Amino acid sequence: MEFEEGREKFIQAWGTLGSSWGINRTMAQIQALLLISPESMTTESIMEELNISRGNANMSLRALMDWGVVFKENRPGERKDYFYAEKDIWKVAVQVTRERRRRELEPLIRVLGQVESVPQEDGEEYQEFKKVTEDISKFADKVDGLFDKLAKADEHWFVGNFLKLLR
Amino acid sequence: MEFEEGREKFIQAWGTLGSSWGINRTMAQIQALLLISPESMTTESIMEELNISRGNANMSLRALMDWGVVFKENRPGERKDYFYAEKDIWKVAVQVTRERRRRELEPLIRVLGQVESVPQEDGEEYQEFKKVTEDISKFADKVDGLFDKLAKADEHWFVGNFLKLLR
DNA sequence: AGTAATTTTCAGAAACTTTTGAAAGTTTAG
DNA sequence: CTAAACTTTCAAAAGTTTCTGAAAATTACT
Repeated sequence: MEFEEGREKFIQAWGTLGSSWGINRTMAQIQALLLISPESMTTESIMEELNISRGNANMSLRALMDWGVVFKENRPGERKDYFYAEKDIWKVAVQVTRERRRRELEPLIRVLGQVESVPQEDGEEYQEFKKVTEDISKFADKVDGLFDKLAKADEHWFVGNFLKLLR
Repeated sequence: MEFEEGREKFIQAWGTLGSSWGINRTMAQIQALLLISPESMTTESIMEELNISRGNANMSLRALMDWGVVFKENRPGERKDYFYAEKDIWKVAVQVTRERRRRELEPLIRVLGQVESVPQEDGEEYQEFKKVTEDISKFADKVDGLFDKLAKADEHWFVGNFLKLLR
């Protein structure tokens, strides 16, 4: 496989992964492009490289910055914005996980909290509802706590000790 | 909050969570409904409860069975199929994670493997590409291995010891 | 075999998401 | 202040996913 081909395959594959992770295809492709670019890039060059419109490039870049995985750089004496990606893949994973928790897990935990106030009632229907929502509540809290700890642990600890401990 | 209201809120919230987890809204709602139902349910009653078409119900139930989180039960002397959900939330999480790995992580790992064969070249572009794809490859393999171990660990071990170890 | 109950399929409709590109807005330098 | 450089917005178009409902297929009973 040639370099150019590999490059494109990687951008493509990352784009596909992204769309199943709450980051849409263009966003993920821009991220992939910035990940493998040794220099930060302008909106123009990103548009050109990926054949996307100015509007799309702008919107996706802002969303990526919002996710905290891409940053803007200002070069003194230059008007253009330059963009670069977080390249420490552990940090990217932590950041994406953090955002997903905020966007997805938290709303569920909120609803489960509200649901606790359902007054006691007789009947199997109620019993089962109570049991399942409580189980999920406990589990969600645990996962939530785990995210916190993981975000604080550093990669070395994670990949080294954790895997050993699980053996 | 009334029982009925809580019930609906829960189904709603689970549906929303589902759509960000690769399980679409209807699928997740059906799963929620089955989770809190003390008895297994027929296609008919699911359709009625959620106001969805027969086609949708049938398709979503099959997809849920495909994910391994909902099962079919055959009652002797009855023609209808009855459906019930896996209620152990730890098992559900393991199962969903396993499927997502298969559908999402594996294709990326495959591409990264192919990309390794890109012949060496001079230039920063190549260096950066190599470095990043190798980093991601290593990370993906580790996450992949972690999934395996997690699937084998049981919930008690997980919530008890693991959280303690992370302190 | 015939019939009724039930499940599956699938083409088109509806809903939702993403992308475009042109226009409006903002910033900076002279 | 003006103009050029650059960024942002937004309405409409394109693309994608999900859902419907009726027809076809399957099953199982008499």
